[in-house]
Amino acid sequence: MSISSVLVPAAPFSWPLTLEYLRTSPSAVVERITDSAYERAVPLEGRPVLLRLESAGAGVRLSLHGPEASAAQFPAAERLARRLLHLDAHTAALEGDVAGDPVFAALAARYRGLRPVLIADPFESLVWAILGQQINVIFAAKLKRALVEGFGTALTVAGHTYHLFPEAERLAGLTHERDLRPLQFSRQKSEYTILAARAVAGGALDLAALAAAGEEEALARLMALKGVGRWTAEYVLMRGLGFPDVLPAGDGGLRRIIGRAYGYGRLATEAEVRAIAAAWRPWRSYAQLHLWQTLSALEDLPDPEEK
DNA sequence: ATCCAGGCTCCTG
DNA sequence: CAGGAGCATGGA
Repeated sequence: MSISSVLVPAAPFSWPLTLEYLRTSPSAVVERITDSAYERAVPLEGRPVLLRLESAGAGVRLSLHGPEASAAQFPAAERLARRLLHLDAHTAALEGDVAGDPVFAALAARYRGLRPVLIADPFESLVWAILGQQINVIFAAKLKRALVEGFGTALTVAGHTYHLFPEAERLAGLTHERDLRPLQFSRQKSEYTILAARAVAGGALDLAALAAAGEEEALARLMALKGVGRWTAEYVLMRGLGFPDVLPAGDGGLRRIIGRAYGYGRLATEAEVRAIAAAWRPWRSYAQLHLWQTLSALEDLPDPEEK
């Protein structure tokens, strides 16, 4: 069964830049990015279904596939797709708002129409942020893949297998020694992952409610979890919950990019990042994505003394 | 071997 | 309250 519709955002919006971001994003493990489409399996109205997004004129075509796909899932699918791609954001003012900062202004022009792309499941964003703490993101992606293949259910459509990210209830029952250590998790990452899963599964942490809360309250509730500091909480707000104006200022990669782009000749401090980011309001999440997008390009440049 | 990677907790002064 | 040691892992 297959149904579709076209979602049209207000300009500027760029589907090619969206795909380019996803293609290079280490977090995109359960997503399948083809030459023209974004695909991933998600549960909608209690049933697993394959969500496909692809270009359609100035907008995005949304379609659902799989043996259990039904019209009853479509309203939820549209809401999800709009949230995932920030399609309801009015970004026409972005370039004018950040014109005072030459670095972001240049990136905004170069990546016109790029919007933050969310991780579809807020719980997945929390686990991903924990996995990404203080380790090489390539290895973090390897851990995520092992988690998904080990504990997520799967959906097969047209001969291709799509894994769903594991439910919190599933991860809440895991142990380090039996389940996660064999997947190369450190004791620390196992503990933080399992505690987060228990908090979500047990209702102590209501991620859906956080999306409607204020920034400070959402950050505080996340940071109440052991293993979730400010970086992790800010990451979840930005990538999992879709807050448009939050960024993890303590992020090592961001500090490095800013240190270089703003001529410090060293890593910028977290305080320096926050001060510079003030000029990016109310688009700090957008700025963060733009800057991370340049990170792989910077890897190829000579690396002057910085530390 | 040595250092680093999209941090966090806990303990000092 | 700011600052830093210690922490676990795998990969380059």
